[in-house]
Amino acid sequence: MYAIADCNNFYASCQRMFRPDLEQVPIVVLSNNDGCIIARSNEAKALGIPMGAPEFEWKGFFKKNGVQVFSSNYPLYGDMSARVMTVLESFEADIEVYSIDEAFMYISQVPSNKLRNHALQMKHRTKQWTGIPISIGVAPTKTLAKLAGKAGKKQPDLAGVLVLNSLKEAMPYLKKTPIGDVWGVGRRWTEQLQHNGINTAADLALSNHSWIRKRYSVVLQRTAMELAGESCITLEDTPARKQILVSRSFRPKVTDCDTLHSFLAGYISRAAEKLRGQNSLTKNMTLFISSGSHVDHKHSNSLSINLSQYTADTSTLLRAGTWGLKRLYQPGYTYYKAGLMLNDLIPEQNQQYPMFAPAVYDEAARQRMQLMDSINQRFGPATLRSAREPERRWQMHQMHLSPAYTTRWNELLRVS
DNA sequence: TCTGGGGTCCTAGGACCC
DNA sequence: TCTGGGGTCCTAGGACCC
Repeated sequence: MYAIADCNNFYASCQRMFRPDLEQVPIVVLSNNDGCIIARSNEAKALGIPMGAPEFEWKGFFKKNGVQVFSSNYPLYGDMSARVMTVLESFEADIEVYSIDEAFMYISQVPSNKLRNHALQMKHRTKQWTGIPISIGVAPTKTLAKLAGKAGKKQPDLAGVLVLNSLKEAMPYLKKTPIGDVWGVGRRWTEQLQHNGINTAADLALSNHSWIRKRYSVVLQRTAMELAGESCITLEDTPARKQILVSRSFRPKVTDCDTLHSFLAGYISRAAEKLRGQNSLTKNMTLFISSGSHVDHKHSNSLSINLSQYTADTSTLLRAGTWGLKRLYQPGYTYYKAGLMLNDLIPEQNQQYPMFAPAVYDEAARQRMQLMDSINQRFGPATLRSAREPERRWQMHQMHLSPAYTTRWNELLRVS
């Protein structure tokens, strides 16, 4: 059986965890630069605040209704997430950390009549040890488990835990679930499926699966089969990323090349750290810069740079970035966003050294990077950095930032 | 009059997820 | 004035190979 554990309103719960006075108070968390709403507590949802809405449109509403607003605080969320995962791991199931606030588990040792108890225990322990409330769905497939998790949240008497042992048990819930709420069915397919008379999860489960494949794709066919109880999507051990992306939009916008260059240098350094963090090397970097606003995209330009050898060396990547930006940058535009992607990643141990040229990423470079990473890990990001990089990698517009209670000594919770 | 058959790799774009 | 930042998988089509 598969289980999914899902933290309730995760970002909002993390904030509330250290502010018990906010129990019962509506909370929203904003995206980077305080742009839009990316998380809401139940109370905020009840007030009708939508996901993704721009902050400036709701400012007045927040004030009027006593909504507590927070800027996103990723050091805090990342650390709380790690704690939750550690608790779940203590139950010794195979686990796949699916996102910052969700984990799939494969449970084989627990008899079906004890599953509910088992899940309740997980929920209880997680709450007690971390302070984060979670919901759990259990079912024979991942897609059904997701559906169970969602359904369990909605029905108060279930206490956030729903076990669906068989398709028969699942059927009433499938009938109640609109097709668009199914894991793997997005906006596009929802429209098309409804057009074809498939309105609920049950409709998709009972549809002709080979027709689904022909008309849509093998991906949706798998979803249909999973809903019908046939497991097609297995637990994955978190493999190394195949692509690393770092991008930010800036406020205020940027026009001069120097500023853009220094921002980009910060992003490249961060990407290189991520690369080394998963012990990979890259051979291709794609840079992009965008100007204009959300309403009129005037100009967005990207450039893919092939490096001569695989590397994880920050300075090599920075040099390529400088070269690339010179080609991308056009004066006279106002840029609002920039970023880069590292592609063509291989595991470090697969590195092949060139026969005739000196190796770019050699032992000395590796040691340099290791030293830099360990210093920055200990003393904070960008303590040791290239001269091109700004002191702070991204100056974000954060009007409502809370302390990083669990990861910075000087921001620990004070009890007086 | 008639012009093969089988494959790989790469890229762009579309769908999805959190 | 102001709208986030990551990721994955699949498919189709073109270039190229023998």
